[in-house]
Amino acid sequence: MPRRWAARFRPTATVSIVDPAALDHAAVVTKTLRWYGHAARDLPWRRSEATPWSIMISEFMLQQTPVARVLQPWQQWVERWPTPAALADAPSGEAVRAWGRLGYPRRALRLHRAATAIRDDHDGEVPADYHILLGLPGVGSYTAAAIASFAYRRRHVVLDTNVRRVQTRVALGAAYPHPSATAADRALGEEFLPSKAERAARWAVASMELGALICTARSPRCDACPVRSHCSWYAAGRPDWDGPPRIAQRYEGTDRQCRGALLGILRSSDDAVGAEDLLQHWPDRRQAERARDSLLADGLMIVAGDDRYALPG
DNA sequence: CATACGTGGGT
DNA sequence: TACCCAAGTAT
Repeated sequence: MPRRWAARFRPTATVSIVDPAALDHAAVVTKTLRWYGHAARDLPWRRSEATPWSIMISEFMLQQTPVARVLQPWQQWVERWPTPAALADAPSGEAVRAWGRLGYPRRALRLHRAATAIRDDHDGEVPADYHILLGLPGVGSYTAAAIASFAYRRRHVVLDTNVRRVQTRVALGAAYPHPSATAADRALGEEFLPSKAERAARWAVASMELGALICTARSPRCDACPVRSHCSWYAAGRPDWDGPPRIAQRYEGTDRQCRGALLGILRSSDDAVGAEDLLQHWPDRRQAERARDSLLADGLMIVAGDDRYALPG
C-alpha cells in the first residue's frame, strides 16, 4: 500500500454521529443489492459465460489497475489462453509480452506460475477453496476471497479498497480506511456479510461496485447513494481529511520507470536484445544496470547468449 | 509494519 | 500543471 495513505490514516479520526450499535446492516445490504440490480456495469467477467479461470485472470489484472484499462487485454488473454493449462503450456515470456502496459508485470509471471500449479496440482481446475487459492502465486487474501466468491458463489468477506472505504464511511464515519486491511476491517465485514452464500456473494460484488461508482475516494456522489441515510460519515457532514499532508508519489526517474522502459524494449522485440541496445535508452547507466539486474532477479528477463537479454522462455 | 512494484487517466 | 489513485501481493 502506498506510503502516502499511511500518513492519511489516523485511528482516532472516527467521528460517529450515528450510533454504531444502531446501524442497520441488513438494510444497508438490501438497499445496496437493489441499487446494484439496476446500476451495475456490464463487465465481461461478470457475465454468465465467464469461467473461474477468466474471472481469475480479471482479478490479477485488476490488482491496482483500473477497469477501463483491463477490458481489452482481458479479452485477448481469454481468447488466447482459455484454460489454465493453455497458459501454462505457453512460455512465461509470452504472458509478460501479452501483459502489455497494464503495469506491475510481475503479476503476469505470477499468473503464469499459478496456471502451472493449477495444471500440475489441481487437475487443471481453478480451486474453489479459499485456503487452496491462497497457496497460489500472486493470490493474496483479497484475490482468494474474490475468486471463491465471484466464481464459486462462496461466502467470504471480500475486502478490497472499495469495500473498506464504504464500510469505514458508513459504519465509522471516517473519510478513509486504514492503509491496508486490518482485523477491524474484517470484523466489520463480517457484520455486513449475509448468512446465505449466494446473497453474500452478491453483496461482495455490489459493495465493491458501490465504492467504485458512488462512494469514490475523491468525489463521492452521495446524492446518488442508496445507503446515504445509514451513513455515519454523511450524517457528520462528510468531514474532510484534516490530517498530515500526503506524501506525493513520484514516478519520473525512479527505478520503476527504468524497469518499465527496459522491459518495454524486450516486449517489442521478437529476438534477444544486446546489452548495449538495451541500456543505451536510459540516461543513467548505473540505474539501468541496476534495473536490469533486478529484472533478471525477478525472472522477468533472462540472459540469452553472449551479453544478450530476452523475455523468459 | 513499511516499502517496492507500472502505468495512465481524472481532477 | 501537478497530484491523486486504481478489484493488491510479497518481502
